[in-house]
Amino acid sequence: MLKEAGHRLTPQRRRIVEILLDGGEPPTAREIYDRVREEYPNVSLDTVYRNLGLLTDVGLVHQINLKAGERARFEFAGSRDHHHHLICLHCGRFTCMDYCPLADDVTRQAEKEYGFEIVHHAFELYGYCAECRASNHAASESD
Amino acid sequence: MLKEAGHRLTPQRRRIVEILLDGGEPPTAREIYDRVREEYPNVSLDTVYRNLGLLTDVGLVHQINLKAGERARFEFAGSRDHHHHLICLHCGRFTCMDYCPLADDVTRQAEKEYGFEIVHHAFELYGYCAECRASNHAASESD
DNA sequence: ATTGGTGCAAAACATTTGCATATAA
DNA sequence: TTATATGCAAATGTTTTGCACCAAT
Repeated sequence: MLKEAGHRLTPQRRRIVEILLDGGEPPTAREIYDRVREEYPNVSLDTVYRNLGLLTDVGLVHQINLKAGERARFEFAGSRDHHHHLICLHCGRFTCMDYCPLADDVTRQAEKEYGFEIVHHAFELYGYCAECRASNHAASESD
Repeated sequence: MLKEAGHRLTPQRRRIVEILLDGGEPPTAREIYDRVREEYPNVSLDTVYRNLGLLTDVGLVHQINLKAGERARFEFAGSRDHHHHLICLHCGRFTCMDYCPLADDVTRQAEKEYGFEIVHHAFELYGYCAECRASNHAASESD
């Protein structure tokens, strides 16, 4: 698929894709960099960024943007239907969630009421996951 | 209200609040800085950041985070009920939107299905505003 | 052999922090 | 007076870019 778009499959690039396919929480560029470096000690961080950009452009990867200042996270796009995330404020873990709030009537209303044509959207829920709540890290805690 | 929390009302701080009360699109820290500088040429950017942080902590201001790498925007919180934004991909303008997708049943489902306690959420719609569509900057355009 | 990719270094940016001074209360 | 704010400067951290070399096709 990359080749069709005129791109090459370098070892570093392959490794980045593998890491993204790994599941788990969507990693940051730096986390990916650290893991790639285990196998290719000479990779540079900018290579990781360039590849993430490329993969995102091609549509293989989704970039997840949380608070400004925090780093972007990257998720493999091919393997899963459209979804959103629950993000734990204590442990930072991501949970995928199938619910999508963008129902047809919302789209229609945005169109009718604001003349706005929706292209895409962002939706994340922040709170405390089951594990952290069990360990007493609930919202009511001072932590 | 600031004073109650043990804070002072300096001219710079007052000006920042005035700018935020101005309405219009939520400005970035730099935009606020530029406007404050018209009146107080010696303000420093970090003073703006510190005040925005303070105002956010006190709850007077909301920080809006779009894509990572893009700068944060700040909106006065006091004057308006909970709401979200439509963001134009062409002109970048923000439109406030009263619709909130976080219905009780979503909250309940997150709790029941994922054991997740929701604290807050992010929701933004991206697309093309009425004006830009009228000027032929719709989603179908190459632009 | 081409042309895209890599690594290095350095640049851009946004945001934060340390510190001495100034000022609102 | 005195604790809080400010301004300056410098640090941090993420992401981007220029460039010469390298390697996948």
